[in-house]
Amino acid sequence: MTRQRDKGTITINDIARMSGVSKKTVSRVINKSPSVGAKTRLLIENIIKDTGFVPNPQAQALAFRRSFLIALVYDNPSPQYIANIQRGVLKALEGTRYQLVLRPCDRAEPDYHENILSFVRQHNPFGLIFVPSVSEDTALTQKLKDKNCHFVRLASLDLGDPAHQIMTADAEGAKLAARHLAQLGHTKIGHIHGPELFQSTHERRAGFKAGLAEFGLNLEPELTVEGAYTFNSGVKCATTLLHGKERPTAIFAGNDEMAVGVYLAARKAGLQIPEDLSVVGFDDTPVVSRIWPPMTSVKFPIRDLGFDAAKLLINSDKLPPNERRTSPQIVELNLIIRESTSAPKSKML
Amino acid sequence: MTRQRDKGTITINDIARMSGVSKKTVSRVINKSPSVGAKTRLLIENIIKDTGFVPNPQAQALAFRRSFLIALVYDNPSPQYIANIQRGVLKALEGTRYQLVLRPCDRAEPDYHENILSFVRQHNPFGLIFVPSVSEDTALTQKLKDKNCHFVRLASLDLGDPAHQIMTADAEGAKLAARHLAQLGHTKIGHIHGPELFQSTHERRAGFKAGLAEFGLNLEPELTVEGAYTFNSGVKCATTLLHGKERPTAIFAGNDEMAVGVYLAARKAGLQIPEDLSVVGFDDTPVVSRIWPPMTSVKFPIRDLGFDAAKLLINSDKLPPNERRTSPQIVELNLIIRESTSAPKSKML
DNA sequence: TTTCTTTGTGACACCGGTTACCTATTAATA
DNA sequence: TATTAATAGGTAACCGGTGTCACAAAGAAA
Repeated sequence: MTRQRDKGTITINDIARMSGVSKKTVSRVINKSPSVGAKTRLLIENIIKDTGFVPNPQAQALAFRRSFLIALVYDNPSPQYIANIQRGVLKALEGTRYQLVLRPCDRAEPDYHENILSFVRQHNPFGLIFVPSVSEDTALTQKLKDKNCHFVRLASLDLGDPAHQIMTADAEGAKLAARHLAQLGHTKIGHIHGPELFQSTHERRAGFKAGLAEFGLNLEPELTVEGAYTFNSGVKCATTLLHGKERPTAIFAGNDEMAVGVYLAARKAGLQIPEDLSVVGFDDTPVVSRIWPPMTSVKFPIRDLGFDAAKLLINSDKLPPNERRTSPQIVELNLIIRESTSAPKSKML
Repeated sequence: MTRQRDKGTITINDIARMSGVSKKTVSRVINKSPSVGAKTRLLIENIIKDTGFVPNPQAQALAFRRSFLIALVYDNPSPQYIANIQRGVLKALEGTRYQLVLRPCDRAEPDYHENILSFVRQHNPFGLIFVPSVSEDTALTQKLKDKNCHFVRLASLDLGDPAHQIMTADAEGAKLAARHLAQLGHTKIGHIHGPELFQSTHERRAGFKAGLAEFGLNLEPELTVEGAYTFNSGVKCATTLLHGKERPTAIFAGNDEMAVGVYLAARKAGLQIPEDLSVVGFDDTPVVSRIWPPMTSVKFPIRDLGFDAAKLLINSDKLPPNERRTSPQIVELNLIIRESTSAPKSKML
């Protein structure tokens, strides 16, 4: 590594010299500390503005023991999900000094806690954003709390930690899907859910079950299979369902990735969507309108969640602990009905 | 910002004390400088290993004037593309101390150069990876060279800067697509290319044209339209082509996103793929097998490119400038034939 | 043996900010 | 008016590493 001197860079000392004060006073102005005279503050502020001076983040990171990095920690297998959340976060970080760094992880690895903790120890990020399912690992976030580290979790149920959490009403969203299918007249309804590791799996399944129950329908165990939130698992699970002895007339998939897999399986089985099989996805990612027929899906505002999470993080320093949110922010979901759902053939006389 | 003392952290001073040398000597060992006695070096290395000491990146960043950040700079509108490249880069960075930060940008903004340069000035990233089309902005990279900043460009043609470049043979890839369609017997072939701003647009179009020429075919101007590398633009352009007076029997799209748009447009026009219309995409992103029929596409190893780019960057310090690559690394593309292409109806007697 | 290199190591300043602590005003209270 | 408290600002050490340079010890050449 070769050192490179950049004469053009302007430092806090330059500002101090130009305004005739000590660098400490400049530092006070930068950090909006009190005990700086009004005229002095104004003078310095103007000089800072004129020169375009920006404090060196590395130096601040060293002194503050906290860098300007915000890490997105994820183990979510859906690239669509990750891409969207990134966009939201980036939007919120625009114009700030914070940078988004990516931290994929794998809960199956034995030392994954240690990986994340050592990242935190070494890089002292300003904060972390946890996406399901890592976000649901309370053992992990507890370790972070001990380190007094900022973080926000995206979760599908209340983890009892409102100041650090954005909650999505997954169960309610799934309930909407159930009602929609029941109202269309379906009675044999299949469900492909995600891995048990994900809380969203339980929430969505429970909500779906509750929605069916409102219409006196059951979520039959033999029509319920576990996928991996991936396309391939969707194909596989749907194939299983479609070749079982009681073929469902509708399938609700735990996310869009798997729902797209259902499309493929239906095709291979010679079934038409929605005539022979209605399909409902979850997330409402862009793919829903790129396949045919456009898919009915529960809209999950992933991008907005990323935005909110980042904003929450950035502001977490501004409010003293006792003024922070004590009730969780809940994001409502809604169903977008497209052309992948219709009444079952038996009712289409 | 509240300071937080972390007693658990071990510093270079601790190592120095434990090994009975000055911290400068420890620093030498860390940085593999010569002129450290063999036994001293071994002693210190062992102590470092035993304690699990890792030098503080913020402090090093300050002293080195270079952080451990690698920025991915992109303006590419395809989320699939970005997601894949990220995965490759992250893979290469795994186990290193480098972190991936995201830097989306917009070439249409007047101060986008300044945005990137000010990011570089402030955060002193170790290096940058440029993805098309930003990668083709030679005015921008020239400014970076003046700052002695590491970077790698992904490009579809030789930008005359082999040490900083990974080149893809886009023209050759497009030629394969042309030959395939020509061999199937198509003569009226449409092309939806990307924005003129992207060099890949020109390369792919030129390669496609050359491939057709081998079979005595022309790329007719009225069957050539400009898209934006996005799904929606694909739908729009394909609709135009399919409703023109000379309807093509095959369409080659500049990327998969647009090719998927062609699928939708064909559907709306009541055309079957591949019977009424053959479609070839470019990139071979996962979406090609999620739609029906599975799409023929030119395989563009995006993920590998990301991996290679990151590796190249990481190693750029290890080789002295005069030993660096002088001929560009060229990545070959190949055509993956699936079910979206067949002979035109007229030849299917 | 003396002198010139080479090699190994430490002292100290520095990177660009910040905190802890101290001093000099000025305003408020007695 | 004397005393106290609050306010404005400065000094020095520090955050955790690195560059520069001086210097002693060891090996090579004279």
